[in-house]
Amino acid sequence: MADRPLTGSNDRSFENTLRDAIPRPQSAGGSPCAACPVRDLSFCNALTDEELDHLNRVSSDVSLTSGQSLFDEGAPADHVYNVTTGAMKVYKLLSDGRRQITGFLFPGDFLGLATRDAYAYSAESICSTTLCRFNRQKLENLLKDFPKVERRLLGIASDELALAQDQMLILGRKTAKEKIASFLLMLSNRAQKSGNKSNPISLPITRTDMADFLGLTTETVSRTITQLKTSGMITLMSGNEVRLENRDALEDMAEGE
Amino acid sequence: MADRPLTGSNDRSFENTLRDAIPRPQSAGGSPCAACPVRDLSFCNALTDEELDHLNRVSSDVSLTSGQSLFDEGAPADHVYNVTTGAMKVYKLLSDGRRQITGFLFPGDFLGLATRDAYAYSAESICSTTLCRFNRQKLENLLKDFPKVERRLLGIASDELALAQDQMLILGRKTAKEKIASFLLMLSNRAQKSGNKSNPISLPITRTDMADFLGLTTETVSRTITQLKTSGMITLMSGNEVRLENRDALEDMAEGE
DNA sequence: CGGGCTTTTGAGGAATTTCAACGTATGTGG
DNA sequence: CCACATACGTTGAAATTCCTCAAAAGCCCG
Repeated sequence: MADRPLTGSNDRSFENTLRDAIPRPQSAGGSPCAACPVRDLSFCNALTDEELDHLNRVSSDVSLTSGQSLFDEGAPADHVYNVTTGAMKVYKLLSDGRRQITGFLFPGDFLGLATRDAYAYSAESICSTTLCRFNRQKLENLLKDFPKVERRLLGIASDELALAQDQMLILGRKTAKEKIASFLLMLSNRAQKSGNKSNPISLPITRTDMADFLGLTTETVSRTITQLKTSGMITLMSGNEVRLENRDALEDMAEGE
Repeated sequence: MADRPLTGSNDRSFENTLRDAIPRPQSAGGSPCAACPVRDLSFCNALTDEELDHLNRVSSDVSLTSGQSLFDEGAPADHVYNVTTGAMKVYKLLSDGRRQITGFLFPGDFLGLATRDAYAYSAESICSTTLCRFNRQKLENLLKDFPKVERRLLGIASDELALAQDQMLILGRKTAKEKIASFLLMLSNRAQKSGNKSNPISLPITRTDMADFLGLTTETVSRTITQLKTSGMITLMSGNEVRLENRDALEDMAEGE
């Protein structure tokens, strides 16, 4: 914990300067959005190819190396983002450095929804990541013409809300073992939903980040994973992959049965 | 804990039969919605008096006594609601009866947002409560004509999401004392936002419900409140009221400072 | 006034954290 | 190519917070 900045959670005002932001070609024969790899996963899929071009005009690309900050809690919320490749974590800090990761974001996930003019959390990449960046103001103007995007965003927000409620159940009422089991299953389900293989799951997340997501310490996470491994529920493989050996049993464990 | 139903959390299918549902007079000279006490707090305030009449046509009133269930997790999500008076709790259950309350709802709060066709949580009144009930399907049809309501709902969902993230920080990373302090402040802020007095706050919530909201046991809640009382931070008054004696100190405590 | 419910208080125990040390991987520079 | 630095992961032992079990006290309402 001592290796984390002891910065207060609300007094910072950082948004990545985004020197890497790459403006998009303007309708140079077919919007780049039309060929976006995560188009079907993200809110953009509410639009037709033609309409998509309007979106393209207010967006640019951002590249982050692993561990780079995108913005900090409290900074003016000038942009929203869509993850295209890689993965992000979003988190909140207490003044003494305690951290709660409130979510991990994968390709297609939306980032930066906020009603206030400041971000309610910080966002940082957990591996090499690219995002699609929208100017909030311009996007909002666009939304007025495309209510179906707004509807899609409402659906996304509702889904996120449901996830958040699941997470509250995990944080408030589950044991360490149940938390880890729930987490592995969540990753597996999520991989499946975005069209990746759901069983040997890739785990590009450090023990520390898992701990901060599940309300545990790294030591407890490590011990618990060892336990799961020893009892034959999972197998740790090379390349940060985890094989779920008995999905049903893991599901029972996650629900405390 | 033994006094709670040991019902699984996903296999129930209850929505209050609502014999008490009172259909609204149909534009009998001025929509009842126009005179709604929580109109300014709820999503309805996106509409003009005239437009409000459309909303009135798809809504009815529901009355609940204290402790009555409105719907259970897993039931078909046929309605959404607005709290008009009283208060509700929403929660999720584990199969062994462990419970996580994910939120308390007060007048003006919106209830039932879901993308799936089943409720993701159960809802129950914590005191005598009335709600405004909308048929989901009819409301959604209406939304197509009133995108500004959809925008308002998106704003509401975003606010709820921010609250949920605060709650995750509380559940995952705060101590018992910090949790209680955060909770009291949250109630106070909320009361203020809906135009009630923010200092001697009314606490219509049992120790058990507080515990299930904060990821603690009733005993720990009781002990911690006693501690706060003894140290002069709060005073327990008659009628379930709590006076915050030193708001600043309480805020510091809530943030772990 | 008595019964049922919620709240408080106490004592002991358990899960998890803390502190500390060691092991493992990865990359850098000599 | 190897030594070294650095980050991450594992393991152990002690400490602590919070939970569990138990009982008494307070409160509300018929």
